[in-house]
Amino acid sequence: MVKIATWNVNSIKARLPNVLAWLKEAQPDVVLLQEIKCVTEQFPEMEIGDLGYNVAAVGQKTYNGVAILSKSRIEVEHRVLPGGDGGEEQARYVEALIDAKPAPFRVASIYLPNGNPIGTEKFSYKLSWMERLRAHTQTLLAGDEVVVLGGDYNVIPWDIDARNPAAWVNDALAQPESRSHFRGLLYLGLTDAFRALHPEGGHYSFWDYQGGAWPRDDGIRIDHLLLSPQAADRLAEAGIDRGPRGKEKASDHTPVWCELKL
DNA sequence: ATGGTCGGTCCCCGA
Repeated sequence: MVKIATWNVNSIKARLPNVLAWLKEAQPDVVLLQEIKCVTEQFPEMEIGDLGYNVAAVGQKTYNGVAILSKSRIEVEHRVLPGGDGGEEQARYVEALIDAKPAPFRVASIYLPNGNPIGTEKFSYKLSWMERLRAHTQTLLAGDEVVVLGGDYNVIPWDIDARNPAAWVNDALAQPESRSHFRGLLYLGLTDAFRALHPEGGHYSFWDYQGGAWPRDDGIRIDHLLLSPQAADRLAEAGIDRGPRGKEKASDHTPVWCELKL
Protein backbone atom coordinates (compact mmCIF):
# COMPACT_ATOMS: atom_id res chain seq x y z
CA MET A 1 0.00 0.00 0.00
CA VAL A 2 1.25 3.46 -0.86
CA LYS A 3 -0.18 6.66 0.63
CA ILE A 4 -0.07 9.76 -1.57
CA ALA A 5 -1.17 13.20 -0.36
CA THR A 6 -1.49 16.70 -1.77
CA TRP A 7 -1.27 19.86 0.34
CA ASN A 8 -1.17 23.55 -0.52
CA VAL A 9 0.95 24.75 2.40
CA ASN A 10 0.87 28.51 1.67
CA SER A 11 4.61 29.06 2.30
CA ILE A 12 6.81 26.11 3.28
CA LYS A 13 8.89 28.35 5.55
CA ALA A 14 5.92 29.66 7.53
CA ARG A 15 4.45 26.14 7.64
CA LEU A 16 7.54 24.04 8.36
CA PRO A 17 6.65 23.03 11.96
CA ASN A 18 3.11 22.09 10.87
CA VAL A 19 4.38 20.15 7.86
CA LEU A 20 6.97 18.23 9.89
CA ALA A 21 4.39 17.37 12.56
CA TRP A 22 1.92 16.14 9.95
CA LEU A 23 4.53 14.05 8.11
CA LYS A 24 5.39 12.28 11.37
CA GLU A 25 1.75 11.71 12.22
CA ALA A 26 0.28 10.78 8.82
CA GLN A 27 3.31 8.90 7.43
CA PRO A 28 2.57 9.51 3.73
CA ASP A 29 4.88 7.85 1.20
CA VAL A 30 4.57 10.70 -1.31
CA VAL A 31 3.47 14.30 -0.72
CA LEU A 32 2.68 16.83 -3.45
CA LEU A 33 3.12 20.37 -2.14
CA GLN A 34 1.93 23.66 -3.63
CA GLU A 35 2.56 27.33 -2.86
CA ILE A 36 5.95 26.75 -1.28
CA LYS A 37 6.53 30.49 -1.94
CA CYS A 38 10.31 30.31 -2.02
CA VAL A 39 13.08 29.86 -4.55
CA THR A 40 14.18 26.27 -5.11
CA GLU A 41 17.45 26.72 -3.19
CA GLN A 42 15.64 27.92 -0.07
CA PHE A 43 13.40 24.86 0.26
CA PRO A 44 14.06 23.33 3.74
CA GLU A 45 15.37 20.07 2.32
CA MET A 46 17.45 19.15 5.39
CA GLU A 47 14.60 19.28 7.91
CA ILE A 48 12.30 17.26 5.66
CA GLY A 49 15.12 14.94 4.63
CA ASP A 50 15.68 14.12 8.29
CA LEU A 51 12.23 12.49 8.31
CA GLY A 52 13.26 10.18 5.49
CA TYR A 53 11.99 12.09 2.49
CA ASN A 54 13.70 12.86 -0.79
CA VAL A 55 12.76 16.27 -2.20
CA ALA A 56 12.20 17.65 -5.70
CA ALA A 57 11.23 21.33 -5.56
CA VAL A 58 10.50 23.88 -8.27
CA GLY A 59 10.26 27.32 -6.74
CA GLN A 60 10.29 31.00 -7.59
CA LYS A 61 10.47 34.20 -5.61
CA THR A 62 7.38 35.24 -3.60
CA TYR A 63 4.67 33.29 -5.43
CA ASN A 64 3.63 29.77 -6.41
CA GLY A 65 6.16 26.96 -6.22
CA VAL A 66 5.60 23.19 -6.08
CA ALA A 67 7.44 20.19 -4.67
CA ILE A 68 7.37 16.42 -4.42
CA LEU A 69 8.42 14.62 -1.22
CA SER A 70 8.96 10.87 -1.41
CA LYS A 71 10.40 8.14 0.76
CA SER A 72 11.44 6.35 -2.45
CA ARG A 73 13.82 7.81 -5.00
CA ILE A 74 12.48 10.63 -7.22
CA GLU A 75 13.35 10.92 -10.90
CA VAL A 76 12.14 14.33 -12.10
CA GLU A 77 10.68 14.22 -15.60
CA HIS A 78 9.29 17.76 -16.02
CA ARG A 79 9.84 21.04 -14.16
CA VAL A 80 7.40 22.93 -16.39
CA LEU A 81 4.07 21.77 -17.78
CA PRO A 82 4.79 20.76 -21.39
CA GLY A 83 3.11 22.70 -24.18
CA GLY A 84 4.10 26.24 -23.19
CA ASP A 85 5.59 28.83 -25.50
CA GLY A 86 8.97 28.55 -23.77
CA GLY A 87 8.58 32.02 -22.28
CA GLU A 88 8.69 32.94 -18.61
CA GLU A 89 6.99 30.24 -16.62
CA GLN A 90 5.40 30.44 -13.21
CA ALA A 91 6.48 27.56 -10.93
CA ARG A 92 3.28 25.52 -11.06
CA TYR A 93 4.22 22.02 -12.20
CA VAL A 94 6.66 19.26 -11.35
CA GLU A 95 6.34 15.68 -12.54
CA ALA A 96 8.42 12.68 -11.52
CA LEU A 97 8.75 8.93 -11.52
CA ILE A 98 8.69 7.47 -8.02
CA ASP A 99 10.96 4.45 -7.77
CA ALA A 100 8.72 2.62 -5.28
CA LYS A 101 9.24 -0.93 -4.05
CA PRO A 102 6.70 -3.21 -5.73
CA ALA A 103 6.38 -1.03 -8.83
CA PRO A 104 7.33 2.49 -9.87
CA PHE A 105 4.62 5.04 -10.55
CA ARG A 106 4.31 8.62 -11.79
CA VAL A 107 3.11 11.70 -9.94
CA ALA A 108 2.77 15.41 -10.64
CA SER A 109 2.33 18.29 -8.21
CA ILE A 110 0.05 20.88 -9.80
CA TYR A 111 -0.72 24.44 -8.75
CA LEU A 112 -3.34 25.51 -11.24
CA PRO A 113 -3.77 29.28 -11.74
CA ASN A 114 -6.48 30.79 -9.54
CA GLY A 115 -7.90 32.83 -12.43
CA ASN A 116 -9.56 35.64 -10.49
CA PRO A 117 -10.98 38.04 -11.35
CA ILE A 118 -13.03 36.58 -14.20
CA GLY A 119 -13.03 38.51 -17.45
CA THR A 120 -9.33 39.33 -17.19
CA GLU A 121 -6.15 37.88 -18.66
CA LYS A 122 -5.78 35.95 -15.39
CA PHE A 123 -8.88 33.94 -16.18
CA SER A 124 -7.85 33.26 -19.78
CA TYR A 125 -4.42 32.19 -18.48
CA LYS A 126 -6.16 29.70 -16.20
CA LEU A 127 -8.18 28.24 -19.06
CA SER A 128 -5.21 28.01 -21.43
CA TRP A 129 -3.17 26.34 -18.67
CA MET A 130 -5.98 23.81 -18.22
CA GLU A 131 -6.00 23.15 -21.94
CA ARG A 132 -2.24 22.50 -21.79
CA LEU A 133 -2.81 20.14 -18.86
CA ARG A 134 -5.46 18.30 -20.88
CA ALA A 135 -3.08 17.84 -23.82
CA HIS A 136 -0.27 16.60 -21.58
CA THR A 137 -2.64 14.27 -19.70
CA GLN A 138 -3.57 12.70 -23.02
CA THR A 139 0.11 11.96 -23.63
CA LEU A 140 0.54 10.58 -20.11
CA LEU A 141 -2.48 8.30 -20.36
CA ALA A 142 -1.13 6.78 -23.57
CA GLY A 143 1.67 5.35 -21.43
CA ASP A 144 -0.74 3.05 -19.55
CA GLU A 145 1.02 3.76 -16.23
CA VAL A 146 -0.08 4.27 -12.66
CA VAL A 147 -0.25 8.09 -12.59
CA VAL A 148 -1.44 10.45 -9.84
CA LEU A 149 -1.93 14.08 -10.87
CA GLY A 150 -2.46 15.86 -7.57
CA GLY A 151 -2.63 19.43 -6.48
CA ASP A 152 -4.54 22.64 -5.97
CA TYR A 153 -6.70 22.67 -9.11
CA ASN A 154 -8.46 25.87 -8.05
CA VAL A 155 -11.71 24.35 -9.32
CA ILE A 156 -14.84 23.56 -7.30
CA PRO A 157 -15.99 20.63 -9.46
CA TRP A 158 -19.66 20.51 -8.39
CA ASP A 159 -21.97 22.63 -6.25
CA ILE A 160 -21.88 19.93 -3.53
CA ASP A 161 -18.19 20.78 -3.13
CA ALA A 162 -18.99 24.17 -1.60
CA ARG A 163 -20.79 24.91 1.66
CA ASN A 164 -22.28 28.01 0.05
CA PRO A 165 -22.27 27.60 -3.75
CA ALA A 166 -24.03 30.94 -4.26
CA ALA A 167 -21.03 32.76 -2.84
CA TRP A 168 -18.84 31.44 -5.68
CA VAL A 169 -20.99 32.08 -8.77
CA ASN A 170 -18.83 35.01 -9.90
CA ASP A 171 -15.57 33.37 -8.87
CA ALA A 172 -13.11 31.78 -11.28
CA LEU A 173 -13.08 28.60 -9.18
CA ALA A 174 -16.71 27.79 -10.02
CA GLN A 175 -17.12 29.21 -13.54
CA PRO A 176 -18.74 26.85 -16.07
CA GLU A 177 -15.59 27.13 -18.24
CA SER A 178 -13.38 26.10 -15.30
CA ARG A 179 -15.66 23.20 -14.50
CA SER A 180 -15.91 22.02 -18.09
CA HIS A 181 -12.11 22.04 -18.42
CA PHE A 182 -11.89 20.03 -15.18
CA ARG A 183 -14.48 17.59 -16.47
CA GLY A 184 -12.51 17.33 -19.69
CA LEU A 185 -9.74 15.75 -17.62
CA LEU A 186 -12.20 13.24 -16.19
CA TYR A 187 -13.58 12.46 -19.65
CA LEU A 188 -10.05 11.58 -20.76
CA GLY A 189 -10.17 8.82 -18.17
CA LEU A 190 -8.91 10.39 -14.93
CA THR A 191 -10.72 9.55 -11.68
CA ASP A 192 -11.25 12.05 -8.85
CA ALA A 193 -10.00 9.78 -6.04
CA PHE A 194 -11.90 11.45 -3.21
CA ARG A 195 -15.19 11.73 -5.09
CA ALA A 196 -14.99 8.13 -6.30
CA LEU A 197 -15.14 6.92 -2.68
CA HIS A 198 -17.21 9.78 -1.20
CA PRO A 199 -20.04 10.61 -3.60
CA GLU A 200 -21.77 12.81 -1.05
CA GLY A 201 -20.96 16.49 -0.70
CA GLY A 202 -19.97 18.51 2.33
CA HIS A 203 -16.26 17.65 2.34
CA TYR A 204 -13.84 20.53 1.88
CA SER A 205 -10.10 21.08 1.52
CA PHE A 206 -9.90 24.90 1.75
CA TRP A 207 -11.36 27.43 4.16
CA ASP A 208 -10.59 31.13 3.70
CA TYR A 209 -8.68 32.87 6.48
CA GLN A 210 -11.29 35.63 6.39
CA GLY A 211 -14.68 35.78 7.99
CA GLY A 212 -14.33 32.80 10.29
CA ALA A 213 -14.74 30.37 7.41
CA TRP A 214 -13.04 27.52 9.29
CA PRO A 215 -15.12 27.62 12.51
CA ARG A 216 -18.27 27.91 10.36
CA ASP A 217 -17.04 25.07 8.08
CA ASP A 218 -17.63 27.40 5.13
CA GLY A 219 -15.24 25.54 2.84
CA ILE A 220 -14.71 24.38 -0.72
CA ARG A 221 -13.12 21.26 -2.20
CA ILE A 222 -10.47 22.40 -4.69
CA ASP A 223 -7.50 20.10 -3.93
CA HIS A 224 -7.74 16.92 -5.94
CA LEU A 225 -5.94 13.66 -6.67
CA LEU A 226 -6.72 12.60 -10.23
CA LEU A 227 -5.86 8.98 -11.06
CA SER A 228 -5.07 7.22 -14.33
CA PRO A 229 -7.17 4.09 -14.93
CA GLN A 230 -4.25 1.92 -13.75
CA ALA A 231 -4.10 3.93 -10.51
CA ALA A 232 -7.90 4.00 -10.06
CA ASP A 233 -7.95 0.20 -10.33
CA ARG A 234 -5.73 0.11 -7.25
CA LEU A 235 -7.55 2.79 -5.21
CA ALA A 236 -8.20 1.52 -1.69
CA GLU A 237 -8.97 4.63 0.41
CA ALA A 238 -9.19 8.40 0.08
CA GLY A 239 -9.74 11.12 2.60
CA ILE A 240 -9.32 14.70 3.69
CA ASP A 241 -7.33 15.22 6.88
CA ARG A 242 -8.93 18.23 8.57
CA GLY A 243 -6.50 18.12 11.48
CA PRO A 244 -3.83 20.48 10.11
CA ARG A 245 -6.42 23.19 9.32
CA GLY A 246 -7.33 23.46 13.00
CA LYS A 247 -3.76 23.92 14.22
CA GLU A 248 -1.98 27.16 15.17
CA LYS A 249 -0.46 28.92 12.15
CA ALA A 250 -2.44 26.71 9.77
CA SER A 251 -2.41 26.85 5.99
CA ASP A 252 -5.80 27.76 4.52
CA HIS A 253 -5.72 24.33 2.80
CA THR A 254 -5.58 20.89 4.43
CA PRO A 255 -4.11 17.63 3.09
CA VAL A 256 -6.07 15.35 0.76
CA TRP A 257 -4.78 11.77 0.50
CA CYS A 258 -5.38 8.40 -1.12
CA GLU A 259 -4.03 4.90 -0.70
CA LEU A 260 -3.21 2.66 -3.65
CA LYS A 261 -2.73 -1.10 -3.49
CA LEU A 262 0.52 -1.45 -5.39
C1' DA B 1 -22.68 49.44 13.63
C1' DT B 2 -18.15 48.21 12.80
C1' DG B 3 -14.52 45.60 11.17
C1' DG B 4 -13.33 41.32 10.53
C1' DT B 5 -6.97 37.05 7.20
C1' DC B 6 -2.57 35.55 5.82
C1' DG B 7 2.36 35.50 3.67
C1' DG B 8 6.04 37.71 1.36
C1' DT B 9 8.00 41.72 0.52
C1' DC B 10 9.09 46.28 0.68
C1' DC B 11 4.18 49.38 2.33
C1' DC B 12 1.05 46.64 -1.70
C1' DC B 13 -0.13 42.15 -4.27
C1' DG B 14 -2.04 37.64 -4.58
C1' DA B 15 -5.10 34.32 -2.63
